[in-house]
Amino acid sequence: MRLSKYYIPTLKEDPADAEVMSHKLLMRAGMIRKLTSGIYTYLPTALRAINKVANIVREEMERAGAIEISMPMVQPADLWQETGRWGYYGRELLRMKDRHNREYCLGPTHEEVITDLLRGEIRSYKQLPLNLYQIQTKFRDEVRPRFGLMRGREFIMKDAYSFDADEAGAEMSYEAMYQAYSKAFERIGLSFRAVQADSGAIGGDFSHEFMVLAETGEDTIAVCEDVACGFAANLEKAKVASQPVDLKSETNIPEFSSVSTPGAHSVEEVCALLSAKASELIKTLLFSVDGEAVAALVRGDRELNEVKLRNLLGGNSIEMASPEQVIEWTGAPVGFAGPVGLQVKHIFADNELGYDRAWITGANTCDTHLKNVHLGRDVQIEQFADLRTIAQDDPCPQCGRAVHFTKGIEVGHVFKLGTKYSHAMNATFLDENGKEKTMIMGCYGIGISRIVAAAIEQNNDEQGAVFPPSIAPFEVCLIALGAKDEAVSIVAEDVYQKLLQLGIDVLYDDRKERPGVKFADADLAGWPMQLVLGSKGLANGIIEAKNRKTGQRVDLELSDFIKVFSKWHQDVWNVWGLDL
RNA sequence: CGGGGCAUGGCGCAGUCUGGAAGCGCGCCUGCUUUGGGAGCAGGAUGCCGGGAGUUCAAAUCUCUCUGCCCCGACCA
Repeated sequence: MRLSKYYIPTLKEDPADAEVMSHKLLMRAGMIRKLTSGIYTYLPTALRAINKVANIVREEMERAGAIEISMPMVQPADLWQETGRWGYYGRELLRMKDRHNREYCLGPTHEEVITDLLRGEIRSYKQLPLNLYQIQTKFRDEVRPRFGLMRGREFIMKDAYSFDADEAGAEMSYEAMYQAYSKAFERIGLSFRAVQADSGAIGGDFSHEFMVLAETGEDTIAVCEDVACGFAANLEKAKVASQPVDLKSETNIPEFSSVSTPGAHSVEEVCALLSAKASELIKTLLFSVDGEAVAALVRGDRELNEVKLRNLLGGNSIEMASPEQVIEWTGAPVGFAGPVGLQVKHIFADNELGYDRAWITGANTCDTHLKNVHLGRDVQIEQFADLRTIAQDDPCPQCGRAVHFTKGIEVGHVFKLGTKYSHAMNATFLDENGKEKTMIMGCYGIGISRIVAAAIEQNNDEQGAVFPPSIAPFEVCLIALGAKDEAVSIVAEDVYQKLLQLGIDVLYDDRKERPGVKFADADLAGWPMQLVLGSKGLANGIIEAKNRKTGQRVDLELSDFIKVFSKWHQDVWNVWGLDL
């Protein structure tokens, strides 16, 4: 491609509304433009990167036995009503009506459509297993779109759905997708981790997220320091190593008594006032579950994990109690709730809270706390459970060594659905005994457009983006310098043709621009390889090659260009840990 | 959905408090010079100051209202 005839509208300044690096660079490198909140046009170079990502994913899907289809974006409401998600999915689902006043939505995901398709087609176990996928634009009406392509409302996703006759088959399908995802992200050249993820009400450990490691990631993941152990989990999922609650120990704890704690709403304030450690306090957190009060107790220095609490309650939606509800339920403003004498539907306590200690808790009276509270004697705990969020340096739930935190961007999610949708939509088949059975499903998503943003988020410097060669819009940028030296453009043209013959994606910067402009644009766009031809080099029979990632420059002999270029090409991919 | 902020040539911004000629930088067009890290000089084009209503002799500026966008907290590829 000749840049003089191409379209890459670069910007010198950061756009005012871009916050994260990938958004700024995608805008500045002339890859995307915003139409409206969370909705972007992919300009030529973004589209090329997206297509490269899609092709790698497509190859790995096909290799794993998945088959590509394309389903409609517009989906009828009645399918969603059948699974109950028309109501459950909420405002994120963009709804609309046609001229006959029939209701539709724009597809945020396709479980309903695919299940509807196959329940009409699959009659026999002989037709299973089946794994169908598509790569398509999805629409989710996010409450707050942000960060450019990282969290758009419209985005490109690969979604696959597997259908199996039995559990063993479903697990194999899941495993095949897990492997295919790992392979795809490796081939793209991303530094990533597969982590255990929350699987909500369905339960089990059959859900993994694929996280691109980047400081600006929105998710936090807990990773075991022992690489051999390999434990990695989303923070909301990570189990805390179970510590048996000592339910027997009855130490000589005196009767509990009130202490005045005027104005001390927070753990820190109470600690300061009573000269206590946060770990000697119990935080009593109140939640509203279908309008009823539920209390969850965690140690003062810990964070409650709402996902764990929700799962304990069977996956119902829970809401933090409003200040008004706290007053209604405890008789005191926020900051003074405690379990003693508390009248609520459930009182749950984190495993870490034992019977062997005297605790400080709120007194359900304004400006008052209790000390010497004994959980067995003074409070009826309905259930002890793993309720808190794992902390930095906690023991790994798998091996006991320490866990560390890192940030990640979720780019893929594999999920074993079981019969959630097939049961609701009656997708059945006859097994070898002629018995009717429900298909077992899995679903597997990859954020194609998000990967492009994540790749930039993970690879950039002061000059701009640094694309992995696997997905760079162009692998090589050929820069011809010396407008007054005609020999340069003749040789540059020859090099350009040779690169095309090698099948390289090459962008030839043949613009009548000053060198500085060309260098700056090339660095900004992040082409993995730059070839610079000027009068000086030409006089010495060489073309200068720059590896964008390492900044390393080498001279390539023009007399043997194809050979020396091919070797350097290989080297650049090797630096990324990629195979050509 | 709650809290905060912004809206002025293509982009980034000043001007708004205190009403009185619509400005700056970058980009764009023309010409000359320049050409190994975002050039210099000269000339030029480009604005419903987000929309509507109001106050006033007079509104980018004050009031009301609508819309759009961004940022901070609960969901997801």
